[in-house]
Amino acid sequence: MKKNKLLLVDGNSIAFRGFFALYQSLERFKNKQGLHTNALYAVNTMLDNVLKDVQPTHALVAFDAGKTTFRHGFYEEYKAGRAKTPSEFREQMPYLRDLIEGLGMKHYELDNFEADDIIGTLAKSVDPNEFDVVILTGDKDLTQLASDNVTINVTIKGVSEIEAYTPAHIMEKYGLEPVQIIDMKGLAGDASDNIPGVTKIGEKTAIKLLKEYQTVEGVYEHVDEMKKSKMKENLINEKEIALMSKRLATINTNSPIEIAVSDLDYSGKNFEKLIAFYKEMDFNSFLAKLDTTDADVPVTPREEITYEVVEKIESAMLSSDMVFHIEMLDENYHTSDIVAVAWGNDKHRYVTTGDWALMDPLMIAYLENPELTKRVYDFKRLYVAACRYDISLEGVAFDVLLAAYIVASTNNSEDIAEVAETFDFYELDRDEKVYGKGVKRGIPEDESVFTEHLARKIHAIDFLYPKLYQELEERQQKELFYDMELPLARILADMEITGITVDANRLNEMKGEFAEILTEIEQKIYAEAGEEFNINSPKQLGVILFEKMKLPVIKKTKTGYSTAVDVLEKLQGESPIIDDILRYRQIAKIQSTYVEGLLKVIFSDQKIHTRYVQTLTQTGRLSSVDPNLQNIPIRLEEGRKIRQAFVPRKAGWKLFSSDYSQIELRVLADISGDEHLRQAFIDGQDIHASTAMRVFGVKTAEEVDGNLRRQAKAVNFGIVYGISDYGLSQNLGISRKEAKTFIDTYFEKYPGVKSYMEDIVRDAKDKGYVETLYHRRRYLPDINARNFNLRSFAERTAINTPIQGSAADILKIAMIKIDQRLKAEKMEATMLLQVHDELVFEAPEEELEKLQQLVEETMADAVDLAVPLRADSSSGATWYDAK
DNA sequence: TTTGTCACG
DNA sequence: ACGTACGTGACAAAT
Repeated sequence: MKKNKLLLVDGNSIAFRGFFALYQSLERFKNKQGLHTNALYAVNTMLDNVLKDVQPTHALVAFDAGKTTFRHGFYEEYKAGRAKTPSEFREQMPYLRDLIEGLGMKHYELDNFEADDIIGTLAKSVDPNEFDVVILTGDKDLTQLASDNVTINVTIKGVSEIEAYTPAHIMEKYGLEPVQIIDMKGLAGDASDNIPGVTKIGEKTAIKLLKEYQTVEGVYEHVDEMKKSKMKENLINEKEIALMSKRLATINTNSPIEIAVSDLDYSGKNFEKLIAFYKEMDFNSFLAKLDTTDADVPVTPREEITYEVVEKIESAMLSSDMVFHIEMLDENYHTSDIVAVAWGNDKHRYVTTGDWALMDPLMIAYLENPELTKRVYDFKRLYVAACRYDISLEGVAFDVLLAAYIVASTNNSEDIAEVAETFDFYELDRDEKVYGKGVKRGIPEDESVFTEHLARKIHAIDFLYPKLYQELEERQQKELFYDMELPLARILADMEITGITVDANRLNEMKGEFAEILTEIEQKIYAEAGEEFNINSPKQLGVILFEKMKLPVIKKTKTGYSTAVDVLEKLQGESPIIDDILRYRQIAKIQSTYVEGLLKVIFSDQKIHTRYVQTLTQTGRLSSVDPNLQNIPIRLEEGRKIRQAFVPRKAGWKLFSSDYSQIELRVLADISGDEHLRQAFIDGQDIHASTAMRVFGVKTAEEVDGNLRRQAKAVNFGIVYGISDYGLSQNLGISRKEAKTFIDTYFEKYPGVKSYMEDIVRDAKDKGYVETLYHRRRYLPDINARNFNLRSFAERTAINTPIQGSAADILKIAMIKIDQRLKAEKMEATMLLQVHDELVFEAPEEELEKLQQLVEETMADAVDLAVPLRADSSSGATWYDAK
């Protein structure tokens, strides 16, 4: 028989969590009456996810009733000292019940008891053979209930991430049994509930004690045997406090509740109620997404849309200032079939199915006419598609996707409907809903569904344009859009279309060589292990190394033993198998990802056509997919050989590569204004050696040996990343204390850098975002988080993003200028690849000298900083030789 | 689909 | 005491 599933939710705690998760956007979440709705919104998301996930047969949301509970009876200060709940939160609480009822769940509260006690009592009341219990809560108090049939899901960050506490997980995380969580709180206390605990004992110490003595009582039975220490004294003095703290933390699993599990049947949402609630709260996105297929309720009415399915194009249909769109169902626009072409404005919309429109002379003339402006969604995609029909798409004046990326509206998806929803436009379905996904993806059987969807896309793009334009204007990002991203899109499209020629024979040669090496190492590893196993499986490898061979466990992952490089390197002396595994891993990676991977994506023109994703990264960098040509090996010689397969497209041509020297540190010198860093670049010094001299107090450059320079280099990297002593210590394999000394000295010697970091973090906390030199923004919602990790991460991001992002901006500007100059000079040389600080070209040998001068000069002069920019270049018969 | 690992700047 | 370097994408195995 299938087991029942009981879902129990701590209503107060998840509402509170939700409120703070969306606190940053508090003012964005308001309904028409001015009621704040962020907590309701968050709770809806959380409950919706958990309902979908758990598929409960029974469900209840429990609430705390009133201010006092039985716990106050023996400890008045329980939960005292809490900040007053914000009024923006309190005003939402009454509506929470409506939401819960709409979702079809029961709710319950009980005087004198907390939600925890209700949940605990119900969880213990069911027969473990009949029920699996899932608890959803915002704090860890309930984890003490974990058992074979009870799992506690604790929300960790945002609204979608949860951590599941099972007995096994608790054992792994704390080394304790679930019931010992209570003892841990008895000793360590819990600041959020004002449970005192024993002075100077925190979680770590408590766990240590409990591992030895199991319970608080056990600790006191043996307290006399302990060595004399401050801790022992505290334990003895505060025995009463410890015992009371334990009592406070203990969930009452025998509360006098008046309901039973049999009252909690869950049979899906109450659509009528839920729709009314969503409407009242203006939750249009939830309304639009509501899957009412299995419910007999009215769907939200859609506005009618007028359009014409066209069989023959007439010139009256094509005019300036229209929206234009080409529909392709596959992500990869180099190969995807074109299934429709549509265009129009707010008065007329035209849809054609198939690709015939792209062969129509009137249409071609329209598309190629730069005077007739078009607005589009994803210019690069359309440009490449049009190019496949030998059409040069001109006159594109606006790209909604690019604009949405720039205004950082968090949503810059491939799907127009998703972007539209962030601007409260719900008149368009998601592609996935219309076309399906995976193997079932295709044009809908009902042709009118298909054509209407396209007409609605035209409508959506038309609707989004003025909104985005206004946003760009308000944020002073029009230059970033019109002078950087939009012109760049076309250059990237040209690079993608051109492609880079790959010597498949060379790759096949390597494939044979690597295959032989792999078989050899494989046999050696099997011999050393004493059995055959899958070396590629971290799980199987972990068993061999740490169980069979009993090697010391350095690090664990959430699922088992870590076998990552840094772990294996620490084990190198222990057994010869380690070296073989490292080498096997290295070769296997090259073989599968680069040799076999690249062979798979060579087109019939002998070229690889990657796609640059222009609207993905949080910093403004590009990314490259299908395949990724921005991570071709270079650091180790064996992998580097892959680059021998990248060749020019014609005999007598060469590959040419030019890369910025230390662009991120130069950007840092500019924006921090640190005089020492700036002077070092102005003087043309070796920057890592220069850092070494200052930080390690070395007088002359001659005294900087390789090791000092290496350490200085790591410090410089760390600075750019938003340094931490731990990170630097890991990187250099030194102690945390030593790392801290390095950092302190660095800040002493480069005070301008130090104040930049302080200023930018303060600025971010103030404004909620940081900017690059060219006004690219990144929002940092966690910058004021109470959670240390979230906040620290946001602080490092605040430091790093202006540096990494400005460097990305600069290379984009350089690309645009180089493109212009290559055209002006009518050169044959062609830009092929961009790798963050490097550009790769192919060119006839005779052009190389001129190309070098042109590229280096343009890169150096791309922008004007307080320090000089420098580009170094080289050329050769293959990418490998252009080093 | 998620996780662990590893390639790049 | 917390638990980390910043930004990506692809592969194989496990789920």
